[in-house]
Amino acid sequence: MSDSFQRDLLRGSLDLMVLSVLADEPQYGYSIQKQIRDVSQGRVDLKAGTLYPLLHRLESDKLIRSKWDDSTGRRRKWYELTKAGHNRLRSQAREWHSYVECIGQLLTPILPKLPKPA
Amino acid sequence: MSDSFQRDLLRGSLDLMVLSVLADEPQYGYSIQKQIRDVSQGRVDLKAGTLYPLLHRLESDKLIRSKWDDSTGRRRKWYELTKAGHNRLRSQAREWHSYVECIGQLLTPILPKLPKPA
DNA sequence: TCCCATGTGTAGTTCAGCTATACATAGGGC
DNA sequence: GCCCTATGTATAGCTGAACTACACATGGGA
Repeated sequence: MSDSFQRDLLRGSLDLMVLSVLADEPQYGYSIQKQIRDVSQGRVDLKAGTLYPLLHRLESDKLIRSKWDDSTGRRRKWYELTKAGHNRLRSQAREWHSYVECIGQLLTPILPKLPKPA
Repeated sequence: MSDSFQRDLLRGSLDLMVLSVLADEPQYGYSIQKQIRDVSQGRVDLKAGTLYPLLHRLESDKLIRSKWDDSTGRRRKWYELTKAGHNRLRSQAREWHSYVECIGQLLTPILPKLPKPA
């Protein structure tokens, strides 16, 4: 997940990925990074310089809210979805599916010519 | 297809869309724009200021080649895929499907909660 | 002691899609 | 004749998000 094609793919869907990871329970930055890496089998490995500014942006947009936890040696900033964040997640998920279908329409004639992926 | 979410989605997949439109036969800029608009039911409406620089970039990367047609009153620049362009189309289509599956994994727990789209 | 994983953060670069603008032709309505 | 729209290509400059590179700190294993 390091070439420019996939970097640009991220650009459109990274907000959606992070919001979906936060859908069920609060998480902190590092755990979000790990979960996305695990779910994607290592194909999506967010850099810290990508993730933290993103979280700050989502928070300033009031889609997530944060709370520091200093109870352990490791300071962690926990994030959870706001009401607006849940709404955004739903709408972006719908748009994502709509868009994927769009591209699918264009690729359908190409597909039969594609050799089976390993 | 005008908000910032979809603008960023485009960024990752626009090359793929244009290459796929050119897969079967040569086309010129305006016809590419129309075909993408039609296939997407108007959801993806490329601006001229997006399409033409993109075509120039694809050509400078030698993924497509062009030929002017001045035989009619309307000057048209026809584009067709090069060998490298066909290869790029195949590889990007594979990456696209892989990436879509990735996001799908993350969204799967969300899906049952999504109200049916109209 | 050293190194790595953990944990958060910022400064500056890159680059693609955007807006705005420019130019030109064909054809229909007034 | 004139205007407006669709057609057709093109460039200059703006914006914004993911990137690289760096900074700082703790915990635990070798």
